[in-house]
Amino acid sequence: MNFAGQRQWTAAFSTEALCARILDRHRDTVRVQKPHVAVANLARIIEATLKLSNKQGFHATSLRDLAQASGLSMGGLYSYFDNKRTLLSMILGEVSTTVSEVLRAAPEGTADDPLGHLKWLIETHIRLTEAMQPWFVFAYMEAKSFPAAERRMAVDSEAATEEIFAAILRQGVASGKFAVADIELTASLIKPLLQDWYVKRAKYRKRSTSVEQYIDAVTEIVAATVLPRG
Amino acid sequence: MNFAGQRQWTAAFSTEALCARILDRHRDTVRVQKPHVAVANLARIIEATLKLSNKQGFHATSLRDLAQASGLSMGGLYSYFDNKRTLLSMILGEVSTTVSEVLRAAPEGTADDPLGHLKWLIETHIRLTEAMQPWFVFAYMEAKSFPAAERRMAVDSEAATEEIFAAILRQGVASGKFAVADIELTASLIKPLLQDWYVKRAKYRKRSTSVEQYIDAVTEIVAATVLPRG
DNA sequence: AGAGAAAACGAGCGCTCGCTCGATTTTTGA
DNA sequence: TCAAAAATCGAGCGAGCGCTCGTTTTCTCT
Repeated sequence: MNFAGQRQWTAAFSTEALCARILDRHRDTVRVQKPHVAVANLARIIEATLKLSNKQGFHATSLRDLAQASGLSMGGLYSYFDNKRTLLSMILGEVSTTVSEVLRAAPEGTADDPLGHLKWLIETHIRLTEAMQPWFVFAYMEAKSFPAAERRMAVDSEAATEEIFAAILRQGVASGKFAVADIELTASLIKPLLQDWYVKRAKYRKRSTSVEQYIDAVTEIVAATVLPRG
Repeated sequence: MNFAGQRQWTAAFSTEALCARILDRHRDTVRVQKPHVAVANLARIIEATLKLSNKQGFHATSLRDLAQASGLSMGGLYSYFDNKRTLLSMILGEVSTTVSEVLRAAPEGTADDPLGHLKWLIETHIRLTEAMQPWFVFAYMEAKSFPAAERRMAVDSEAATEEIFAAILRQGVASGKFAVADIELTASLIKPLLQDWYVKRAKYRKRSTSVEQYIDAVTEIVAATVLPRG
């Protein structure tokens, strides 16, 4: 992933691109045949869902609201999902598969450079959540009210991310480059630092904090924590 | 605040004690006259509200659920609030006044000891959220769907807490005891470290992480971040 | 051009929601 | 002791929910 060439990112994580992947995964429940029609309408539906749900919550967003905001009719919506809960897992599923795909694609040469790998992970995670901000806000905010299956999916996804961090910390400690007392607990505490960027996004926007500033600040905190003092 | 004598804390932040303060602040909307009856029933109502809302969300919790869980009737509930939204602001109001009261009561001698003050703040904040865990989970989770007035209240409360941290960082930097590049951003990032304890409480319980371990880990991260490297 | 398929439509169904209010029970005080 | 006051009750209201399905519109292909 090259952060200088941001055009690739915005294209790869556009609503259209993400909805094309959702369509692939839900071909059986989407009753509209022609892919370009299906993707276009799915994009409108999901854009409306994210917009409304992030304001008032998914549960409080009615299908009538959704129909109006997406420009489809009540019945039209039901050509794209069989019930409201399915719409929810479409979005959640896309978030969790994307995050695990992206975070596992570390560049070469990080194998014996734990600090470099750690910095790459922090930057990539924050840039990804920036590119897919409404999606991450949605997944984070609605996670508590997910039905059991989707809830487990969210918890597992979070645990997987945490384990990626824990593995790097373990490797750094083993090679003597890091000094960390409680690896699991430290790995746990990195996550909320990354999440704050999209969870409290309004605050940072108001203060005009840039992504770069935010990445630097988190990187500095993590580095100060894991590097041996002296 | 003495953490060794935890009996004082559990008494001061019991549901009954908190509901007595809520009653004071909402005497005009509670139609039941006798205080001991009003406090007892308010406690049952709010305990039920916290329990059900933290499982399924406040919006998804119906007043019929609430009536059954609290042992009152539908009509009975409405002797204690005039509408569902009022019930919400009762809880939110109690959380935000309590947190600001407690955090401002730093022990003497912290004026010229920024690191000591910082550590006290971290420990006190985490202990408070531990004592009032369901209340904080509720306030955090439901904040997004608050009506405008309550939402502003929540944002202001968060900003106030952050400013307390920022002030200490500023003082520490001024006296040369701390080295912090971006004071406001660093103060912002301390908050999510404290919040993770109650937001992801299930995770830490599963790993049997103790409050003390958690306090130590956060304290260590913050200290490593603000102290000059040397 | 026009028939058959695909897509979109939206009024209406059963249901549950927040909330009310007259009836009923419990408490109070002379 | 017993009537007035306080507290509680729960069936019932209109509104809005998720979802369906007979109908209409739009597209496709010869």
